[in-house]
Parts: sequence; structure tokens; C-alpha cells
Amino acid sequence: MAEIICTVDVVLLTLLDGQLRVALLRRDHEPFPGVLALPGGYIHPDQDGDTQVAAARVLLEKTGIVSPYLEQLATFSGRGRDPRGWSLSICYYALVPTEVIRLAGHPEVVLVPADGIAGLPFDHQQIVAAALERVRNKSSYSSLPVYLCGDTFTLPQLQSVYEALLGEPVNKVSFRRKIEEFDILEPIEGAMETGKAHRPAQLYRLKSRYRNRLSLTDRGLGTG
Amino acid sequence: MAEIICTVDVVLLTLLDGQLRVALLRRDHEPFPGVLALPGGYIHPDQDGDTQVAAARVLLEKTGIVSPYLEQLATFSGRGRDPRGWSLSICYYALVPTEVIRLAGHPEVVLVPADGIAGLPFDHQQIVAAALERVRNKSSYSSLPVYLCGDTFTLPQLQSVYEALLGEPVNKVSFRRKIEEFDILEPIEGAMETGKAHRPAQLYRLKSRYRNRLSLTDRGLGTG
DNA sequence: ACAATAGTGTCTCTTAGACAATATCGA
DNA sequence: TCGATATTGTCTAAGAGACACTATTGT
Repeated sequence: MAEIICTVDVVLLTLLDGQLRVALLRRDHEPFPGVLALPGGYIHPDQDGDTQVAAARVLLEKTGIVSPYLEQLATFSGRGRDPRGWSLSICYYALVPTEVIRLAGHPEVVLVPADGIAGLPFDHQQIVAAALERVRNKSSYSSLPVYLCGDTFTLPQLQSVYEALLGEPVNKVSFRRKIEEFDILEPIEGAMETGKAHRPAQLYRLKSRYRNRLSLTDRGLGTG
Repeated sequence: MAEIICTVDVVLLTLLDGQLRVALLRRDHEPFPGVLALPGGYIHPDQDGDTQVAAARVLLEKTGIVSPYLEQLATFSGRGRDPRGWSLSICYYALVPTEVIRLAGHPEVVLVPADGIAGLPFDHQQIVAAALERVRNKSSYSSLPVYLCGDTFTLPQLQSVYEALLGEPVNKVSFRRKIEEFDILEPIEGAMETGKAHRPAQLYRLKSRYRNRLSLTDRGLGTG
């Protein structure tokens, strides 16, 4: 009986220049060597507790990043998607601020605008499309986008993150009401975003119980 | 290197006596022979185009049912979930009217109330819990529950299906407004639910473009 | 006629968005 | 003081649920 190739792939998303971007890497090996593709790799049953751990490991190995938010997206499978044979990839998506990618020190990570992405090998284009749909859908009713921000940020900054994701302006008052009722942020006493020629904005951070105090070397994972 | 056991499992849901129920089967083989479990089986790469097809095949083989609605739920994996070794199950869920199960003629299918289900082998309990959460969540804003109804039904009947799923009464006026705006149902001219000692209710059916004209022998699948 | 449920009209309350007033910075 | 943006208050419109009224059947 034919073997099933079992892999994980990660759609790592970040916001750069107000654009949602996907982290891609040039492939080392066959198939499609040299082609930009999602970070992915084989599941190592002897090493990985489950596919979530496998995805975290692959992401760390290939990009140096530990993402506080890593959620299963879906499983893609079939005979045609990989020239090596019948394969199956459990796909995850992650959201991180761009600084985390820079600080991870893997300069070979390429950040490609997520919309209109093309030329990806395997069925990675469909995987990216599914991730975008999921993220945009969740963004419309959840606090997911905070994972794209750094440790501290102002409400106008967070609002512009939502707007970049949703692709449309959001009402300021409604936005603040929504964030308020999520009840996940706290103002940092006395800390303001200063230096601009206008009223300074209050800096906020995630409340401690939602905060993932992960450095780049930590290993814990949260699915939110 | 250790092998990965690749399977699919299906959470087949139906409504019986106003209760959401899960279709279970007694296992033939090791592990857990004789124990009630979700219908599931190995992926056959030589036979299945992808995991969705595998799930449909397994469901048909084990229950005789072709479900118009069959959606991927999630993939469960890890070392501990199957005593045979590191395994991975791509799980799907399906919704069908109870008549379809009866007509399929596999009397060994057992319909167990979905809530408070216990004693399932592997991690099937978590899989069922995930399916319930998904179905209930989707039911609160979509037309998913129509798949639990037969070909024709009245709006009060459909409403009671929603109420059984959500576990709470729903407002009649709002419910009808919502169904109206989904724009997926059409009244069947002149067909009423008769015989009751009160005003008869209009019978409805899915508009043809949403209707899956699947008999028990058809093989096509739709994910909605 | 009566009981019972189907189907519909309307009112109110909640919530989302528009608009606008006030606050506070650097230049 | 002026320009710019943050923050907050308030009005309005849209949508959800409560209530109640009419319709139609079998008994």
C-alpha cells in the first residue's frame, strides 16, 4: 500500500507597511527547490507530541520564531498536491508583530503581500487563501488582531491594524466600545505615545492573564 | 522511524426525540473491540482522492449513508490517542435527518444523546465535543440546521430544530425574519401540514440551487 | 363556538454608526 | 495661537425580541 506523506505547514502572518504579509522561505530541497513556499516540514512522531507541537517546532527551526498564537487551520490532502505522492498537510496559522520576525534573525524569511499572492508550489496558494479568510473573519468579531501588535500600542494603532486586516475603515466609537467589552486591554499608567504634534495617545497592553510572556526562546504555546 | 497511523472519523449527527444524537458503532477489531465509537477508518491513498472522499467512503461503508453535508472539523493527533502508536485522524462532521439513517438499513448504528456522552474510546469524546461546539456555533448564525430536516418541513418544525440545537427558545418573529433573509427556502404551492386541530402550516423546501438531490446511492459531496 | 397553533403587524429596547464637542500635544 | 489627532458625549438608524392580533384548522 502506498505511503502517506505527513507534513505540517504554517501560514505566518504579519503586518508591514499597513499590509498583511505572509512569511515565505526558499525551498532547500526537491520538490520545487529555490521556490518561495510556506515554512513546513515532516511530522517527526518520535519527537513531536502532536501536530501542534510539530508545527511549532517547524516554525522555530525554519524562522526562529515562537508564536504565542498558533491555531490549526485545516488539513489539506490528496494525490495531486505533492509530486512525491499522496500527501497530507495539517496547516496552522500564526500572527506575530513584524519586529518578532526581524529579531528572530533569519534574514532569509521573505514577507510577501498576502493579497494577490501567486506562484506558490503545492497547494500553498489555497492554504494561504484559507488562512486569510479565517483571519479576516475572526478579526471582524474577535480580539485576534492584537497578536499583530507589539507589547504596547495605542488604540488608534490597534484600530489601524483592524482596518488593514478588514480592508475598510471602522467606526472609531464602535471600535472602542468593542475593545472595551472584550476587556482584554489595560492602560499603562502614565505611559503615552509622545513626540507627535497633537494630543498624545494612551498606551495599552494585554491584561496579564491574556499576556503570553514568551521570549524567542520560550517554548509554550497557546491557542487562545 | 515510527509510522504515522492515518485515519478519518465522522461525527454523524441527527435529531431524534428533540435531542441531538451521535451515530456510533460497535468496533469490530482491536483496539477496543465491542466498544461504541465514531465511524472511522484508515485512509486508502490508492482509493481516496483526498481525506474528504475518504470520510465519505468510510461513512458509506459503515453506515450506508451519503450525507449532503460533510465538513472538515479538525485534525486530532498525537502519541497517546491510539494504543497502536502515533496517530492522526482528520475528523469530519455530517448532519442528516434520522429517516436517512433508518433507510440506510444498517441497524447496528446506535444513536446516542450527544450531550453528556461518555465512555468513548480514543479521543472520540473530544472530537464529539468539538463537533457539537461547531454545530451549535454555526447554528446561531447560519442555515446549517436545515440539513437535519427532511425534504419538506414547516417553519415551526425548523424552528424547533434550531431550539433543540441551541438549547433555548428562539423568538418566532426574529427567526422567521432570519430565515427570510437567508433566502434559501421556498414554499411548496398548496402543500400544507394537515391533520392537526389548528391552522395548518405551510410546507417549505430548499430552493433548488441549494438542494442536494442525493439519493442513498449517489456519491457526490457538497460542503456548503 | 372553542382550543390550539400558524402567520403577521407593531412597539420597544439594544446596539452600531454618524456627528460633533472637548482635550492636549508640538510648532 | 494653530494644526493635528486623541478621547468622549450624544444623536440617529438598524436590528432583535416582546407582545399581541388575526387566520384556519379539528373537535
